[in-house]
Amino acid sequence: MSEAQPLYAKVKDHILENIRSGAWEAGRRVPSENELVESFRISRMTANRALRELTAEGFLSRVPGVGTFVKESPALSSLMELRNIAEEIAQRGHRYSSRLIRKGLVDANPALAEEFEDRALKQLFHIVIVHEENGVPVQLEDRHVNPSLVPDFLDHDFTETTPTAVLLAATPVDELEHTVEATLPTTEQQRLLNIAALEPCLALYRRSWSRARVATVVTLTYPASRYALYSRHRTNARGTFSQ
Amino acid sequence: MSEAQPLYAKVKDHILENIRSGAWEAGRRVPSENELVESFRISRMTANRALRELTAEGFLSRVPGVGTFVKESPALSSLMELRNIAEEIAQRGHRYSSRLIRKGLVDANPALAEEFEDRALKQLFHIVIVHEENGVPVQLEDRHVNPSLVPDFLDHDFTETTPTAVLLAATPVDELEHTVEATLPTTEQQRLLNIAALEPCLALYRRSWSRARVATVVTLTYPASRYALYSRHRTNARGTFSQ
DNA sequence: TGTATAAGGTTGTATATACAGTATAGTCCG
DNA sequence: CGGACTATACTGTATATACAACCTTATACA
Repeated sequence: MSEAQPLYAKVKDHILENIRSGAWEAGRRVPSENELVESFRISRMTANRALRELTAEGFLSRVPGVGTFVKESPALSSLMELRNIAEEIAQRGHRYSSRLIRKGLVDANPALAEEFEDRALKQLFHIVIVHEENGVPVQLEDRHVNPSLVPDFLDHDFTETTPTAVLLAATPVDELEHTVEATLPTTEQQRLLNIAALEPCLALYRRSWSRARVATVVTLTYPASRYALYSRHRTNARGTFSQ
Repeated sequence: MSEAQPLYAKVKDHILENIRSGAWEAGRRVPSENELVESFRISRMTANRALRELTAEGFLSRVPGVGTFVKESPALSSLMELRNIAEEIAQRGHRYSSRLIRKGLVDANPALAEEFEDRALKQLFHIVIVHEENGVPVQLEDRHVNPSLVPDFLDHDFTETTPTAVLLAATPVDELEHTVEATLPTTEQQRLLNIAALEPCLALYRRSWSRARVATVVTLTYPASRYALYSRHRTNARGTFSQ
């Protein structure tokens, strides 16, 4: 468990742990740089880096001359939350089922290592699942999982619990990246989803981070005639222009 | 112009300047820390901070033992935020232009009145615009606007300021609804976007509310080969992403 | 020719030190 | 009592130094 980890990362983890567990509520003062120097036996620059990065990541706010504080958690834009498709379908009163197409360990190639931001990555879990609503395929899931973060991933039987549910239970999700594209299905996708060659599809590509490492990379393919992505949420009234 | 600015910020600005202007293309090598030390007459730690932060912000990628490089930035539109496509394109260092296809007042029909949640609605502003990146159409905007909320909407010349900019300046956005679908283009869309009949498109349908009333309804159509929808964000520190 | 080794450049981390700027609490003095 | 001053704590920035790990290239050797 005690992997070789930089000191500043250990400090960050310690603080994040307290924020996530709820021990430190929003607005609460966190240890000052000098207090961290004493308790962790590190130099002030190292403590400074930990607090500065957590501030840039939105977890803390700092006031010169006063201290560092836990920030109010920003309203999560709900557009593309992680939703469990099984629950989603059940919520509509329909019947959920799935077909497991592939499940195993694959060797990493340079492209995959790049996606996972880990050049040393050697092997990955890989699963392919077709999700069905009332027996009709509505989503093709092609997922790679980082074994170092979820070592027991393949132990699960994915016919009952979805991979999303397994992953959410195993690791916290710190960051999400989504890309949505329109595509025409490959012949394999046509076969698995049982659609025509000219049926456009939505391809939702998602990477999720946990503890600063990429936990899973997934491509979800939806036949346009059977699924659309939807969201509705309140905003904070200021349109985001600049970057 | 020579504001009091930290040294590391000056270095960051200098690098960003080169990236934004296009002088340094994606993949190009960026000066190493030691080279920055010499050219800026700073310490290596200061150069390190500038490069490290730009990497965290997604502009650079670093490889130990090799060097630092400008990261690829694909043509992506942020999905969940209201962003001005003109600025988005300018940010990528490309040239923005637009063609105004339609602009005027239209009578409301029952379907439109339903969308705007206002049975008494009689007339609406309607515009159609093609947005271009380096002269290539990348987005077809078909928008209706509620006159009671933005009465002077049609007074603007939309070749310079985009409708999004006008609307954001005129009214606060309290709530957003998004639906994303994959479609094949209609013949008119093929003509306006200059794409083939078999090129799939993303159709982003968006309603936005202001002061409990629907302010605008817009359908944005993107050719799949030229644009994808993108978002990346941190999740709530407490992990309340479940649905 | 092929392989092992060495050298040099690059990033990653950590420390000690220094000075500046800001906010707060307390003290002194008019 | 009130204002000015001071001490203190905290963050922000900058430097010099050190060592480790990694990668590429050149060199020496079998």
